[in-house]
Amino acid sequence: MVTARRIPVATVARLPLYLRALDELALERIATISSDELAGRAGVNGAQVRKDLSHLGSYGTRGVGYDVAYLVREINRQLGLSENQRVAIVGAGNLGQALARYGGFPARGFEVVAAFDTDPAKIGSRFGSTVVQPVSEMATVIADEKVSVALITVPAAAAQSAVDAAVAGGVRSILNFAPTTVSVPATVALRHVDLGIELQILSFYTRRADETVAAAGPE
Amino acid sequence: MVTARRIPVATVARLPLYLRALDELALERIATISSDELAGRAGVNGAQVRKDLSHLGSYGTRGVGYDVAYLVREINRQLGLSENQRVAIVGAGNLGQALARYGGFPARGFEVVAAFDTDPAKIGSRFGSTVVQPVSEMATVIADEKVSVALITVPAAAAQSAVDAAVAGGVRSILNFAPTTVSVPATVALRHVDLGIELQILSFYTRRADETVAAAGPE
DNA sequence: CCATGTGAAAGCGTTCACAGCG
DNA sequence: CGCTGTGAACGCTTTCACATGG
Repeated sequence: MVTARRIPVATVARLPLYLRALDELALERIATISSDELAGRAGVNGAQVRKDLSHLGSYGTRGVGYDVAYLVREINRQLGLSENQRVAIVGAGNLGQALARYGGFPARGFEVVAAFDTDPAKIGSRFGSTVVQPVSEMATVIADEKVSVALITVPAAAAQSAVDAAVAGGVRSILNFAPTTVSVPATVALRHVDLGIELQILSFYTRRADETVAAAGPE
Repeated sequence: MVTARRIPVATVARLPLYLRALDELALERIATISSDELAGRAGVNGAQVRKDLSHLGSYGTRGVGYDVAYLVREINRQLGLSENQRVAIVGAGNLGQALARYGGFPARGFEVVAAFDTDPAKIGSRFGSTVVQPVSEMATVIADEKVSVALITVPAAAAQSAVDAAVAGGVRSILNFAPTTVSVPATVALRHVDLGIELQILSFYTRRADETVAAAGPE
């Protein structure tokens, strides 16, 4: 076993994928799974599954495979999903509303407990199980409500100040949907989701497929 | 200059980031930019910008920097964004509706021309500038409308069949929002966006920051 | 003199292949 | 015997450092 602490970033990014596959296996009442089968369900290579899991410890049984329930527990523990996390949505536009109604959050232990917007017309309106509050109150409410995750769904121009307010309130991690680069202190985890960027990347590969076919190219 | 064709995947994933920064520069009437400044705005390292751009050709001027307008054109060309792309949204739920109303698509040359759902209550209802059609018609409509991109926003259980129908209609690329792994032929480009997974990855780093005060972030 | 463009070095991540254990 | 766990090989990415050219 590798020294356990220090899990590579690439491995961390795949653990939720394994978790998803393992949850399905549990529903199918499958108690044990080999690395190759789990790999098939997660869409990766078998050796990769074994190496990734070896970073968590030696949880498999040679000649048999991995215990599904045990692995689910261990991955959940490593990802810090054992206790619920409190989420705030900043920006009550289309995307913010869709996220608030999204059913996948509670299932995974993420609870939306606050929402914010600058638009006076939106403030006070119902928003999932909470109510939209003014952005000016954000830092206070986030601190009071012990929010640990902020989802930023404001326009690009407002993103950095929204992030700053969330950080001031004591948020530990931020998922930024605004199409702009924002910065946070090193103590706060940050990730981006940008639909436009995903589509542009896809566009490149679509185009290359055209050329390859047309040219009957190399590779 | 490197022989131009064969741009590394990691570079392709950053080109849209540069494009975003360059568009802002153009709005600010800035005509020329150095690799270090562009890097600052895109949140990456200067050497990386230079190496990435060198894959497209020698578009900079030593001692001066890069011409903003020229670079915008070249990156757009490489990403295949020169002409508009026709998009279909499969699944008219919360997320599908939010995507249909999302303002960022037209600005980037992505036009939503069709939407599909299985729910009879939704079929026929307005959906952005189009109308929801039955999933059973999908392959035909996608072919007729010359749709090249499909956004999959159906529940996990329906994702693979939705993808198969989109592929049958002749779609060139797919952006999958359903929380499950799907497969496509090698000729179709595929990417995943999964909110739950993003939150779980963030959760890991949040937790690690708690344990060790100093934390190297993700991304 | 300044900033690009690029070899070379260093760092990561993936895949192979097999020893070793249940 | 089957499947894990892991060194070692390989390939990709990032970063460095500097020659090169406007």
